[in-house]
Amino acid sequence: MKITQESDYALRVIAYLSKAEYGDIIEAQRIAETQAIPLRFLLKLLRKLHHADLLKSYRGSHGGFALNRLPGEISLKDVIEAIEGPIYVNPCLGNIQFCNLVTDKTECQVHLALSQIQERFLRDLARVTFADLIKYES
Amino acid sequence: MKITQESDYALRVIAYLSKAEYGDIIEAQRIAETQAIPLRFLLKLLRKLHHADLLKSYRGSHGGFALNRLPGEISLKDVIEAIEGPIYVNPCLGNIQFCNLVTDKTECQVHLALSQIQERFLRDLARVTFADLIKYES
DNA sequence: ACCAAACTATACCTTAATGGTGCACTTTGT
DNA sequence: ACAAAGTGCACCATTAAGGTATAGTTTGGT
Repeated sequence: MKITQESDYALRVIAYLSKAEYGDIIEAQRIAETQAIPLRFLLKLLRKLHHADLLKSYRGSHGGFALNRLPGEISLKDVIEAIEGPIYVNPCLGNIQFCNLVTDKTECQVHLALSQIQERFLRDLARVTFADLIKYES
Repeated sequence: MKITQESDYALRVIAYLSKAEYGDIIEAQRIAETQAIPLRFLLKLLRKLHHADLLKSYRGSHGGFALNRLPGEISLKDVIEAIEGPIYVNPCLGNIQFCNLVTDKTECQVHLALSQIQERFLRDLARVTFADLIKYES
């Protein structure tokens, strides 16, 4: 019941980029060094964020990455889901086929209780943006 | 970002026992069959619930398991934590040593934001008991 | 006293997910 | 043309999760 280390990295990457001037292009090398993330692993992670349209990527020399939206337009949920895919507290919440209930799967009480809690959790994650996150920093 | 299948099994086991008469002793075999859980795996899981004082266990012939508290006194959180240990959305919330932040770990904004969301999530999980869960069942 | 039916404990195995690397390739500025 | 960036895919190593095996203990019934 926790986010992966890769997601944690990703959150810090976006936080880091959020502190730069909007539009600034920063190369992976520099992110890797300041955030202490293995470069190759970081590149893969950055690609996921790019595919999720959270980042712009620039190839060739003087290439790098920049935010594709303002920090206030990117939530914790956006980043975690870009890395891990949709968040489901219980597998059966994604696909009822995974429900372990033997009998009538449409009336699974475990399923129902967890789904309500999950909804609130996702709303909370979606409500916090990187503008919120960085506004207390020096 | 999801609970394990073992936790899911455990929730269904407690839900199942909650529907029995309070004090009834039910053998693992029967739980395994009705809930479609491999017996050996179930026994291990039941022991965890026993060690967490959620269940009473009876050995010898006519042995089995029974709830050690009323359904209303057992929450989703109790069960999940009995199986998985304390829930931390981000590893660094359990032990700051795991914080990936390079510089001042006491001022990690990712950490702070997630910890507030986690608190609410845990409160939600702790608020739902198995009395709530089973009251809509036939 | 003995046996069978239950749980206990620990160790082990198998598979999948996670974290991380390597290599060949493409793009772009100078 | 070439070096400095990112791309894409394949691969490897470690860990965690799900599940199984084996030997032992407790208890009720004969």
